Amino acid sequence: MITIDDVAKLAGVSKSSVSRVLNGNFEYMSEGMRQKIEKAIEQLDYRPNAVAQSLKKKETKVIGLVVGDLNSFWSEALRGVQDECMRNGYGLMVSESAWDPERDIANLNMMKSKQVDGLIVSPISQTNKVTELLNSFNIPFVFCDSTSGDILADHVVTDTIAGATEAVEYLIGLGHRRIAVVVFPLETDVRRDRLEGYKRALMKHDLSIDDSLIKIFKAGKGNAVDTVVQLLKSPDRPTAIFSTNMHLTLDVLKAARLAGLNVPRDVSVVGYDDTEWAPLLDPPLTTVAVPAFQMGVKAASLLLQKLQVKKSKKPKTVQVMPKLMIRNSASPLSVMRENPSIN
Amino acid sequence: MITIDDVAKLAGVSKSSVSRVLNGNFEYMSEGMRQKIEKAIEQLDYRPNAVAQSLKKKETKVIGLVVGDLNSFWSEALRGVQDECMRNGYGLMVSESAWDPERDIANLNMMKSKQVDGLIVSPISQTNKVTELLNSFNIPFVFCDSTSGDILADHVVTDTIAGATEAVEYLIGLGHRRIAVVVFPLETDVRRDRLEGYKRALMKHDLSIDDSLIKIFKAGKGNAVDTVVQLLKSPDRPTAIFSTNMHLTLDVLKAARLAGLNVPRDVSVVGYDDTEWAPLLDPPLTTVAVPAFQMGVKAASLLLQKLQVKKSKKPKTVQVMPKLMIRNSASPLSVMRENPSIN
DNA sequence: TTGTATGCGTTATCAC
DNA sequence: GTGATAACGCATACAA
Repeated sequence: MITIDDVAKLAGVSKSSVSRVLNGNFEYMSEGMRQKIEKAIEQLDYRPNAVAQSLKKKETKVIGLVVGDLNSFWSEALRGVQDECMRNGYGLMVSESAWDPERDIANLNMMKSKQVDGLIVSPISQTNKVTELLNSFNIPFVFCDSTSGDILADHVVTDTIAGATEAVEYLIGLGHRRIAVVVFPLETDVRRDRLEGYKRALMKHDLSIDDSLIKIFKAGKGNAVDTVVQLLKSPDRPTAIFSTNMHLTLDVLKAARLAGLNVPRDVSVVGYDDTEWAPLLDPPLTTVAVPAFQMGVKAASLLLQKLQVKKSKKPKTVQVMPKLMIRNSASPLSVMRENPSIN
Repeated sequence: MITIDDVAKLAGVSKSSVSRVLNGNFEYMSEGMRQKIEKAIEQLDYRPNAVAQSLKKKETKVIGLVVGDLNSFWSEALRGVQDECMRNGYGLMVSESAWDPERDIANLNMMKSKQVDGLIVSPISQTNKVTELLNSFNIPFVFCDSTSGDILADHVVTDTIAGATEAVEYLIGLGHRRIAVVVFPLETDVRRDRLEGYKRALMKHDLSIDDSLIKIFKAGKGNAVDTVVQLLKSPDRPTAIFSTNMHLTLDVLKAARLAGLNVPRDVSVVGYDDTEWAPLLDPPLTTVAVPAFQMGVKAASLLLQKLQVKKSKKPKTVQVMPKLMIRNSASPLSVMRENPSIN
């Protein structure tokens, strides 16, 4: 390994001077010295040892990302985080806890030990044990996507209710009045919020909430298909369906086909969660996209901003809006055929 | 920040003793001392400063991952890498170069500067500039998925040709004789290999290669659809299609629908590249899955193994086999209807 | 069995 | 302007 001393020796100067050019302290330095040193650095292909720098400067220029699951959301958000980090000269350490709360804690501790300058966290346990630990670390952090316990911390989230509301209002705007919703069991905030958004949209437009149009499915293969087929074959069938999850949406599309209904001509469909395949499906799916990349960027930039001004003010919440991706799986009600062919 | 000195002071011992328990050197140590120290560590909630440890030990217990693009392959492979790292007490730094060769080099340099113990690299430029740089670093590295230049280095790749061959042989095994292949322009090894596998499978079974069944499409929206529809409407249409790319596969499925053909009853389809949606599509797609997670694990374990035995032997190639995921988008030829209804 | 002293590669505070 | 020199927090060779 080649060190700052080697450079100093080759250039015939002291290492303090070398350190100065390394850190861009050219204020009181002769041109000659600067050039000599830069040449030596070049010649030796010298790269400063960031570990030693970190030890001395008490900052690593690395931030940590601790997520419960590198799922499709995070694999995209990660790119945003990484992008923002690189743009600002920060490295990025990532760790996944695979839904194991123990590992979540362990990963957090590991990050602290590695002396990361800041942390982006998407905790899996909803207890505020994580928040406490994070606070004890005494390093800046932000939650992203998911939060933990009583969140008095900075966080970046989407407005799920608003997203769902917008989706359903879009359908209402197309003239639909009987709109069904399919959703997984209401075990998480996200699911509850998506249903809540559906209800709010209806209420906002003085439409009654018909429980027979709210279908809750357990996760599992295909059990949604049959139910949706039945729903679509009933005399007072919905003219549109808001599907709160991509898996369910695929079932809904399949059910429509089985019921002999064309999407969007006979029945409109709007889904939640965008994927790279949504636009490629047949029909291209209108969905509510969670801007994962953007959220990653926001989380990172919020964190880096905190690193600049060490004095933390009051918690800041960045609300990112989901975006309705209008493709053509939903169409105006008037286009609908009066008597759709039902097999 | 609380240091080893604080612990030593609280326990009333020297810091070397503390260091010993930190590193598990209990060989010559009294029970009492050990317990005293462990209590002090506990009390102070002391966490060793990994940066200082790294500087001293000349190892960071961190490996770096440098990829050109955190695409769907890598977002899955990343999990494998991360998993293996965590299991072995290593941290993971990731960086993406967004297909910019400059950034690729920059990221590599950054990793070197951060003193990572090893590197997993998926370079974007096919020149051996990357390899040279990597070698100059003098730290262990392995290529994964993609390689660079004259690869005399360890690498983990899939046997693309074998995967494609297996897919087509599967179709042949089902009785198909007229098998079409759709592929993007042959600009990359991967694409060429997938086509090559197709050809080899045919040759292996003494089937002639019919150029009219080899369709090369430029990337772009839907231009594949029309061509495939025509292909499927021709009198001597293929009874099966091997689609070498997921995007193309979606087009193929759509084309089949437009041609009034049922998959798999009227025409069989096998795709390349598995996604989490493939099994959910209608019909569930038979594909050749690249075991991304597994490749990540292999790459990491190969690297970590090299970190153990610093003496590197001759380059090692880990060939991971793609796996044919048999679902039901392909069916035996005998089941096919004699006169499929063609619109 | 435990403590002392040195140095890892760098930055920063002082002299000069 | 430039160069000694002392830290940063820790591990380890050596002394005790």
